[in-house]
Order: sequence, then structure tokens, then C-alpha cells
Amino acid sequence: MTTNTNERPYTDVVDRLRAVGLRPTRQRMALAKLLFDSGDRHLTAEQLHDEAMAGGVRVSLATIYNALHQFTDAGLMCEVVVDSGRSYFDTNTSDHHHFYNETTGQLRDIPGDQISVTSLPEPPDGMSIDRVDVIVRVR
Amino acid sequence: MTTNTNERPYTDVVDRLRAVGLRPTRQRMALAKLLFDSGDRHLTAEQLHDEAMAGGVRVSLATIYNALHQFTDAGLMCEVVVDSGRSYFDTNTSDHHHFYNETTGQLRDIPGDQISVTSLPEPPDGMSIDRVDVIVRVR
DNA sequence: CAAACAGTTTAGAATATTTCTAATCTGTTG
DNA sequence: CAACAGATTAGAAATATTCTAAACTGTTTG
Repeated sequence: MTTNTNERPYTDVVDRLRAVGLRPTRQRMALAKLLFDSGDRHLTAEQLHDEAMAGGVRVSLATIYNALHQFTDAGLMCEVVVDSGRSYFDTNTSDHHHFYNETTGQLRDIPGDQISVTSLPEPPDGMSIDRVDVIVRVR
Repeated sequence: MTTNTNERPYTDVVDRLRAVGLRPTRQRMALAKLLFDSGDRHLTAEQLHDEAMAGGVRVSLATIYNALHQFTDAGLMCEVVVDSGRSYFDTNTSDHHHFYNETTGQLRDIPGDQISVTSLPEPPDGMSIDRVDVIVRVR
């Protein structure tokens, strides 16, 4: 009906996990499905946990954190820091930035080509630039 | 010798606090002195607490948090979010951005005129832009 | 296909940071 | 200088995240 989510239930996800060297376990597959099967998502560990529970998947919060970090380390997603005391994980790994609604806590993507940061100064010492985050705070 | 910090010990600080409607109490004066008497500073609550203790000023951590938030609300400093689970407070209130050393946790200013963010998309809904943070992560 | 092993998951404890609370204290005002 | 609003405090509480050690499970091997 809507997507092909139900036709090829886990094949994509299994491949995706294998491709980055992660064993496709029940929990990781369920989380990967929630995360990657419906477009770009911005979630906290807690929110993903709630979704998993609501979907009848029994996963501990510790496993959620493990999985989010493993996915992030593997380059399947990235972490966005906008609020101290809360981490957001973003399934969009392309070059892009964010709107952050300070009232509701909602994050929204800004495509990389819609913002340009020019004339960056040299990084200090022998340091090299890992990435540049632009956060547009709205309210 | 170095600065005039010792010549007019508390006058500046008292005025500064009064100007924003904060009662110049012992603790607030000591903290304001530490924060504003030596150029631009980037500190966590914990670091400021340690400095205060080292300088023989007895202040509780709760008071440090109170003061940092009051100073921030009053526009005397601003909060920089670069790392989830740790808040940095910055005494530089001019328009500027930051280098963040992901290895050491050190923050460094990038003057506002050295970076330009162009072609920002419209903020969603009836939202308005509060501020734009650029964080250049180095390692 | 079963045993064995490495990698995973788990609950709960531990840690870290920040906020809250209620009692005490202190600038300021009259 | 008394009175009061506002500030400070220690400790408890809240929140988010990480750690730990035991149980479990995918995968590989014989």
C-alpha cells in the first residue's frame, strides 16, 4: 500500500548492517528498520526507545545507545548537538545543517547547498577540520 | 604590572551587576571578577567552581549555575552547546563563532567577520531566527 | 547440525551534569 | 537598624548516559 516495507521486510536492513560489519541481530534490525525505512529522521535515544516499545520490539535503553553509537561510528547516521543534556541522532548523512526550534525541541534539515560558510580561518596548530555545523536557532 | 585588576578591585563589577539589575552579592562579585576581568573566557560550571575554590572563594555549585544563568539571561555572557552533557559559558557576547577541539574539549573564538553564512532559507512557520551558531569541529 | 566462541543484549548500578528544595543568610530600603 | 525580598547553601532529586557482569544469540567450525 504505502511503501514496500512489508514486501522485503529485512533484506535491505540485513545488507546495510553487514556492509558496515555489524552482525544483523534482532534488535539492530528492528532499530535500523525504524530509523532508515522512513526518510530522514531526528531522534533522541529515548524517542527511539519509545517507538520500539510501541512497535512491540523489546529493547533496552542501553542497547539503543549501543546501536546509535555503532550506527554513527559506521557512518550510517550522525549525532547533532543542539541542546546540552540531550543528544539527537540524524539519519541524514549528507552534507547539511539544521534549524532548531528552541521551543519545541524539533530539528529540521537545511540542505547543504542552501547555506554557504565562507572564509573559514585556519584551524589552530596541526588540527584539521572534522566538520562544520551550522545551527539556526528559531523560536 | 599586568592589568588594573588590583587598583579598582570591585567597582567595575558592582556597576556591571547593578546595570543589569542583579544585586552585587559576595558570590556574584567574585564570580563576575573571575569571568570578566581577564578577556574572553570559555568555561564550564565545574571549571568556574574549581577556580573559585582555588581562589579561596567559597561558593556552592548550585550558586555557580544560578549565576551563570542569570549572567546569560542578562546578556553578560552566552551559552555555547558543542558537546552533549556539558555546557560551556562564553564571556564574549559579540557576534562570533567557535572552533571546538573534539580531543581536548577546548573552545576558541572565531570573530564574526571571519565567517559569513549566506543564503539562509526562510525559517519555518511564524518562527524567527534567534541566532546562528557555527561550530567548526577540529581534531 | 551441534558445539563453541565471539559478539550482543540486558537489567540494574554507577556516573555526570544540572536542577530543585527548604532552611538559612544577607543586601537594601525605609 | 529592623524588616523583607532576594540570594545562597547543602543535600536530595532529576535527567541523560555509560558501565558491568551475567545471560543470550549469530556465526563458524568440525
